Amino acid sequence: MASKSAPRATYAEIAKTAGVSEATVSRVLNGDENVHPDRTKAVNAAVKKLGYKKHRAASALASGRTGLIAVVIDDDLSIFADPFWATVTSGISRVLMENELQTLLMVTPLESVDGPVAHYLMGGEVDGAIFFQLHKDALIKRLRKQNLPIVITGTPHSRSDFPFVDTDSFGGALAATKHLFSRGCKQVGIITGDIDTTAGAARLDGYSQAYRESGHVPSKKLIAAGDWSMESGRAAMARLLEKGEGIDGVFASNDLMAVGAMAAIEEAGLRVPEDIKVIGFDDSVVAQTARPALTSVRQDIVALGEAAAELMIAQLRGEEVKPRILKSELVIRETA
Amino acid sequence: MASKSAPRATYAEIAKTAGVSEATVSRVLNGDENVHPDRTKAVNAAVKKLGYKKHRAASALASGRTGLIAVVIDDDLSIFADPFWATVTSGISRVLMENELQTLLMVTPLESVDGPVAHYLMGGEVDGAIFFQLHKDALIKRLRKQNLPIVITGTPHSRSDFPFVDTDSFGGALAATKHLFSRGCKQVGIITGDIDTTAGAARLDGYSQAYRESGHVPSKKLIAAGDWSMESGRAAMARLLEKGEGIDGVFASNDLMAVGAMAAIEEAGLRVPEDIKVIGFDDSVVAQTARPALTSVRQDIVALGEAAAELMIAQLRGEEVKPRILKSELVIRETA
DNA sequence: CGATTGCGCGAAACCGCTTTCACGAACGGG
DNA sequence: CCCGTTCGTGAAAGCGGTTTCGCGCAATCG
Repeated sequence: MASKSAPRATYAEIAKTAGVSEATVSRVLNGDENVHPDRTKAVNAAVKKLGYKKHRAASALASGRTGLIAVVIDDDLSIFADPFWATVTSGISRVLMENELQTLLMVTPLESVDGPVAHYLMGGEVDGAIFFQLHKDALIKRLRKQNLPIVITGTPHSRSDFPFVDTDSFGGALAATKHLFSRGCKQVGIITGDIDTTAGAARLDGYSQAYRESGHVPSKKLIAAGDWSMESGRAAMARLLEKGEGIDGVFASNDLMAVGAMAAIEEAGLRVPEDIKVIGFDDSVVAQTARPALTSVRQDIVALGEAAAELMIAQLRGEEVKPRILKSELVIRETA
Repeated sequence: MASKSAPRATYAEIAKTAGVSEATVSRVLNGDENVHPDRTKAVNAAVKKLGYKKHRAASALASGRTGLIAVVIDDDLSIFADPFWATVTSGISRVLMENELQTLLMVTPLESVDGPVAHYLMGGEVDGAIFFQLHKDALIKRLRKQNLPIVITGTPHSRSDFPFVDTDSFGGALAATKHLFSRGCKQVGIITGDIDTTAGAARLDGYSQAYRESGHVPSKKLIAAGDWSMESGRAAMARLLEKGEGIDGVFASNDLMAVGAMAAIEEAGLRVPEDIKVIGFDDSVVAQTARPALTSVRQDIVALGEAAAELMIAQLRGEEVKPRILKSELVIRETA
């Protein structure tokens, strides 16, 4: 079963060909400053000559550092099917690799604080963990207490100071709504996402803020709740139309609901964007494939992942870290 | 930096509380048959009592088995943004975890046989590797030679006998095309994917086969090449319409191109499905959000990932493995 | 009934790297 | 010029499992 390839080089050989002790080899390879330049050079030369690569397991055993960062997706398989998370993950992976770290992917229901995943994370099998889509933070708190470096992608609920990265939902919603006003809309509605999520709440806040700034008077009748799904968007839009407020613009809190809304508008015999303008959020494939093409708030998803990885690395270095909020940007297409 | 939690139990403690030697503990924990049942029971009891969890690094160092399987995505970040791959990955991850294996995600350009990733894989850092989206197989061959267990998701080009898993593209295309005939279409066109990929070729073959079986006469003018992108689908459809063969049905080799084709049809002043029926392939979100909703060939993507993981596990057990082809299924919606 | 075989088990070496410890040399201060 | 520091270095003790080796005992054979 074990591969019978060329036997890998070890410290012993490097030490011999460089004429130093193994201890010195270790120092050089771990960036210890207090080594004479000459020896450092000798070791580096030997390393190159022998094509040496450090043996992770051995290193991990001796040092307690595994070089692995877990990316934990708290859910059943369906969530990861959302291209959003996959894209974030790719950003994370890239940055980690550049820093000699590997990405350990765990797609699993997190269950309780005592689940297998929890034990795995607490068992020192990884150097840190990046969480997605976080509902309950009992586990996180526990891990934090164990000094396991943590980063959360998306804004956590509790006021606790977990390091997190997120897109500026508020600013994106604000810009989208303002754009609708600037296009001449008088009655702009919103289809919210799940309000229990911080993203859902922030997008609603941004919308409200735009109303305040514009001098228009918002009406409760212009707010309809969705749950991020296309179907909920369609239903919400139907309700908005029924209320007969003369709605002429709508900001949907994500693209899927926006597409649902467009379907409802068409079904009501109205046209997008002539009768009602629509803006979504995420700028996903769906926004690009929709007809007419959907104007949407774009987040730099890869950058989000990269930021998460960077926050992790900073923690591993022992630096203090602050949450990072990434700017979003309106991508104007045909629907508004 | 190191977490200051409860010190983990070791073989030494288990051996002591169970009244056996460490060697025996190891045997029990690794399923060695030749241990007296009484001792086995004693060890298992001690393990449970102490809440013991094996230390991966130590185990890896001693045994040479890391318990890690690499999932390698040979591309820049964009490919992984395709929900398809993410979904496959989640299936892989689940099955691996059930078998005490972890998923190491590597999103990276594979470059040459001498790139960093190659070295990593050949360096014994993982017990096996699962590849996606494989263009050049020089690296794979090399790894295979090193006895590294490999599984490929998608059909490899070369006739070499890599273990692989794939969806039945041929059968799916066949079913889709036949369905169009059964709906009364007389002139069915195809928009192919990149013909250099095995999937692209197989889908074209399935289409051709349907023509043969149906007794209809296929015309070269009914075949247009795309490259999997929405835009290429739109352009291909426009070309098909220009040729004026009276086309009344089209099978697009993936959903994105199907959506592009629908746009082209509309732009030409025709309607889907009344004038031209359309079928896609993948049954992605796009198929569900399209209006009218797209009829498409569905693959069980999670199952594909699971199959890949199972093939890997079989190899680790030293079993012989055969390629696995998963059935596809036509999901009928509004466009055909 | 002595010699052979086989089975279950423990002692100990080992996997490859990290880190502590102590030692000698170079250095600065008194 | 002597002594206490500082600095660079090597020897060696782990880190926590795995695996080889050989021993003692019981079953089997001639």
